[in-house]
Amino acid sequence: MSTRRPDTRALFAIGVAAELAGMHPQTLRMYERRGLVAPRRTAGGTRLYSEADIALLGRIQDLSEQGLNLAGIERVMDLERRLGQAVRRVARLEAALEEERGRREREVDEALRSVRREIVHVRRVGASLVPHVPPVIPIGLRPPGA
Amino acid sequence: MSTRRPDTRALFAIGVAAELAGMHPQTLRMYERRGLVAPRRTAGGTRLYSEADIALLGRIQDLSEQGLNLAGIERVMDLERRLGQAVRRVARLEAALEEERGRREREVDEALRSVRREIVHVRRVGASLVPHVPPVIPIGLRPPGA
DNA sequence: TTGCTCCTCACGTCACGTGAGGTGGC
DNA sequence: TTGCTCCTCACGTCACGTGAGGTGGC
Repeated sequence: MSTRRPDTRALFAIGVAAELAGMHPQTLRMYERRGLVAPRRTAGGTRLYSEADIALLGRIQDLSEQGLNLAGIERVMDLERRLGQAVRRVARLEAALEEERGRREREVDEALRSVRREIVHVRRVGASLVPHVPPVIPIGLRPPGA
Repeated sequence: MSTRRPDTRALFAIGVAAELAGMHPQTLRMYERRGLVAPRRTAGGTRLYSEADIALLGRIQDLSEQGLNLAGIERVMDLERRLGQAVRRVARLEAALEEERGRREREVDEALRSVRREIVHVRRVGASLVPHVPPVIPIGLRPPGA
């Protein structure tokens, strides 16, 4: 993981970042002042933009070109994040529900089958499971809903 | 429903609507031009604002006071609607999952109990349930789906 | 040392809200 | 008829993007 994808660890000074994003360096500084992007800094104070920062700038540019102002962009990005979480959660819950339904059928099935197996065993071995009621042979099984 | 809540059917001309919303009538006309609000019209062309329209104006005002421009307001309201749907869906799925888990326990339980009940019955009655296959003892029964 | 960075100040442009002005429905 | 409505045009304000100017890190 350390040397596998060195590119994703790349950091860019504001001039390079601005060029990559197709924006003016001053615009990037303004976005930081407004809290939209938070690049790292060197000890000397020079901004260092990660690739994630660059991607974020692209998203901001998208929304800006759609006419949103910065307050709207901030709000929209937050809502999109939350919507994404909710949508993923819906997907997980649906899978869990499906899984649970299958599990129910399997377990009911399994419960019946295991009891039957015991009964068969009892028949063969000779009522050993119910020694306290010796004379009666256990017979007759019915599916759950019946 | 027809006369139960007459107030919610009330319609207001732009002057009243503007006063209710605390806005300038021209602002309301602009919002309509931008597609944010769509009041009904009389045959003569006079706008008629419903209470839902007034509520919508209030929401627009909220977001506007938070600094969003109209493009952002439109987008945010759409995202909030979708987020609300997703959140409600999560709630429904969680309830369904809970219900399904309870149902599984109950059904497995019930399956076991019903089998046990029959066994007891057979013990008491004395193998009366399988008289039609005299020499061979029927073994292994499976529920329908298996 | 050179080029890039930092910051602040300032200006141009555009979106938005609101007023004016003339018209027609209720 | 009166007051409110319609519409268009126009202006003031503010957010945003960008340039200039002087400074310091790499």
